[in-house]
Amino acid sequence: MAQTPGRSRQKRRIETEQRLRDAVEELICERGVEALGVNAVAAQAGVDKALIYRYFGGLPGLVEAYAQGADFWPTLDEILGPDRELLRRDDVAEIGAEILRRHAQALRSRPHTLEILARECVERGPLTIMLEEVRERRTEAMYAEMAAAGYEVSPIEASVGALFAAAINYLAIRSRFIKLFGGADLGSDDGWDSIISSVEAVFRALRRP
Amino acid sequence: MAQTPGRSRQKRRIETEQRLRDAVEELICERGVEALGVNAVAAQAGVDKALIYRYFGGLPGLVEAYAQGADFWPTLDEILGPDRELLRRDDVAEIGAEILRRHAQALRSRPHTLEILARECVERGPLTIMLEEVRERRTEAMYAEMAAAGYEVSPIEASVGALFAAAINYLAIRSRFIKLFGGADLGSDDGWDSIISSVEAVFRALRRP
DNA sequence: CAAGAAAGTCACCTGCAAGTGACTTTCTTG
DNA sequence: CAAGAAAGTCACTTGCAGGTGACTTTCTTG
Repeated sequence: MAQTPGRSRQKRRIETEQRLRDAVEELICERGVEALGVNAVAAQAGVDKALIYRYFGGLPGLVEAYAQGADFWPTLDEILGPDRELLRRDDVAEIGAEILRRHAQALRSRPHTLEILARECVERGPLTIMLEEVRERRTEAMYAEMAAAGYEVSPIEASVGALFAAAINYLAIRSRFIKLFGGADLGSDDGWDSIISSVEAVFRALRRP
Repeated sequence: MAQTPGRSRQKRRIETEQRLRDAVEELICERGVEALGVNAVAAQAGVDKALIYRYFGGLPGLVEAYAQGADFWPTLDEILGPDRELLRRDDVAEIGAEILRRHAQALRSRPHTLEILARECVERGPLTIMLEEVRERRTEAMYAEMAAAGYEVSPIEASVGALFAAAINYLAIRSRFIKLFGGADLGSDDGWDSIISSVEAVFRALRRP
């Protein structure tokens, strides 16, 4: 039996393509980006590798197709709340810290993003470029929202915030291999809370005249 | 002609081993850790790959031998000064910032360390383990020196310092692929100075009651 | 100086991932 | 319902990296 009949031809084609795209993410999460290969993806999808060439022109094409549809980066809703409740608080230090807390949380819940973020440290390929683009768009949108809400952020605060974001990216990446960092437990929510409370202390200190 | 005569047998053997070890670092700097392979290293050293197996038992052995001798991490002299001049200043915020500035500078001047630091984000192998160990030892020694010099660092300051160190590691790694980060030019000393001045501002703010 | 050991060379085997062309099966449509 | 096109399968080639055994050359030493 060469195939399972029952659905229309077009339906099956679409399903097969979808299974291949899904296999990409599964493989990234289970075995890392470096395991991505024509053979591995095809096996994961339970499909012949020749179809990768026929449908997507090759692995790069498939990866690109996957990247288009994946949710790599936290949305604004995820960071600011669907109704932007975060932007209605008065304590600016708290807002900054809370944004970073949610950012960390969002990263930790996306193994595939973490994997590609880590990959960014080591190479520049189609996947990492895609991640960069999405991130850039979201960051811009974020600044726009904050400006629209009337918050003024000093240059120092912006710079320090960016530094903390870099630190969080790094720690999230490293948390896959190490448990402790500077006394904080990177494997638990409590550990991350303690990191964020340091961040908040800094924002508070910067606001004092 | 099978070999160049002239030196004693033992000398030649030692030279060949040295050329292989050197080739490891050259390859890391020129083409990255992932280019490390028996064929590539042998070619880089201008030597037959069979010798890697004869002399080191294989690539892992050679890499280990290389790692033992490499200077992966800044020494205390490099960070605190040969005579510990840094520890004699009075402004604690300045000391903290200066330590981080020199740390960044030291990283940026060691392409092989940067390469392996990046690799740490993605895998845990013999090289990355070696880097971890060296770093751990140096960090401990550093704390010991500061304690001996009578500096008291609050938990918040320690935690924030660690966060900034994480940020610097990340930015140093990323500087190989991106030029700009949050308005700072990661390719120039000026860019790094502006980052460090933000760090110093934070340390200062934390010292204010 | 002769013999053996060590340095270095070379050809070859293995295994795996990428890629391709021709085959079979099944759906659609005139 | 017949014919062609599309879905899916399979066997094969290629290329490259790792690894090894046997060879040649040269140094050392009794």
